[in-house]
Amino acid sequence: MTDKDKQDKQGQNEDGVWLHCSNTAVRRASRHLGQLYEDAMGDTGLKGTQFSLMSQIAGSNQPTLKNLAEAMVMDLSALGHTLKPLIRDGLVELVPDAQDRRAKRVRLTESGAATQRDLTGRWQVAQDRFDKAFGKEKSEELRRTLAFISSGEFAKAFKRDEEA
Amino acid sequence: MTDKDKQDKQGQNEDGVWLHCSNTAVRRASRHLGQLYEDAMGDTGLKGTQFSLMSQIAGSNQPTLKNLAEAMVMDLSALGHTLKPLIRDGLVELVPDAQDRRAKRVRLTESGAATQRDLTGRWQVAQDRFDKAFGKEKSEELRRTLAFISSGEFAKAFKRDEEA
DNA sequence: GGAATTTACTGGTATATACCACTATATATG
DNA sequence: CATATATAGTGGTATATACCAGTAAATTCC
Repeated sequence: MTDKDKQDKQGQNEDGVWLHCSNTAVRRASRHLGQLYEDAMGDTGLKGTQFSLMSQIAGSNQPTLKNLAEAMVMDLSALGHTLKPLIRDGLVELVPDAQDRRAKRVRLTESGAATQRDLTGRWQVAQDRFDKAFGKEKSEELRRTLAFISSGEFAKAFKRDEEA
Repeated sequence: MTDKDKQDKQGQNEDGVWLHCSNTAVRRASRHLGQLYEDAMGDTGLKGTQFSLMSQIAGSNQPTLKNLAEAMVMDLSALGHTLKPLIRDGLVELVPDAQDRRAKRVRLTESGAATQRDLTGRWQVAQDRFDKAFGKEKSEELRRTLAFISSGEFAKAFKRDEEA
């Protein structure tokens, strides 16, 4: 019996889980990984999302909020809200751009950079566990797949519903 | 040049996006799909998540909150909070279990069931777009992959770090 | 059968995330 | 140059989601 055959007319598998929606599938996985990575990150007080964000900032060249939102595939205002606790805790700071007075650039404070480096070790443990549980090759392929789904190119293909 | 070669020492690709973390990759994709599906769902006032939840309820046999939380891979208390707007709007109701007085069973109201049926059409449009943009076969495989990552079996493998 | 433990849920608090309306600045256009 | 438009951020509100601490009901264990 194939996996497909395990699904009934309602689109549920033998455990009664609704499986047909790609969006739902990604969100479910996201909740699960959130929990698993969080566990591994432990007692640092920071969430996986915050570490992601800080790592993206660390590897970028003082991005504007707009730049950062695009890199994270995140709504600009959502990013603003998400940054607040990090700014409050002195890990991140916003500096007005010299040229464009509308823009603000995001950077880690010294403390933020140190924290990000520390957390990288913790994160690597979780990441290694993921790679071991899922297979290193398959992990890399999955990340490429997900990066494609996160891309503007995919959005364009998704929205191009003209041709049958 | 392979995709792998496009990444520098910081783990970022040519767009400056931090790509190494599987958790981050899933969350980015989840944000993107959230936006794309939401668009297609349009003006019904309901979110994709709410539709997922209602579809899971529709296909289950009056699950308890616990059952439902497990099916959604969601924290029980998070589920409780997420259900509140749906209950407030009369789409979902909770009925105490006859046998176990601790437990509450979740079901759609008539109005909720009707709404869920209506939304299924909207959802199918988004889903078809996804399948077209990504490939139907690959979509199904991706959903199976994500279901595995969402499973207890995966959690067990992830946590089993004893053996090298 | 009564105490200890486990299970199911609730409420509080905090972050994550989106959309909308608004402000300020920059750019384009006549 | 003055106005029209586009861009970058902010603040409000609503949902999404997690963890923790508490309550109440069921189960286990003397």
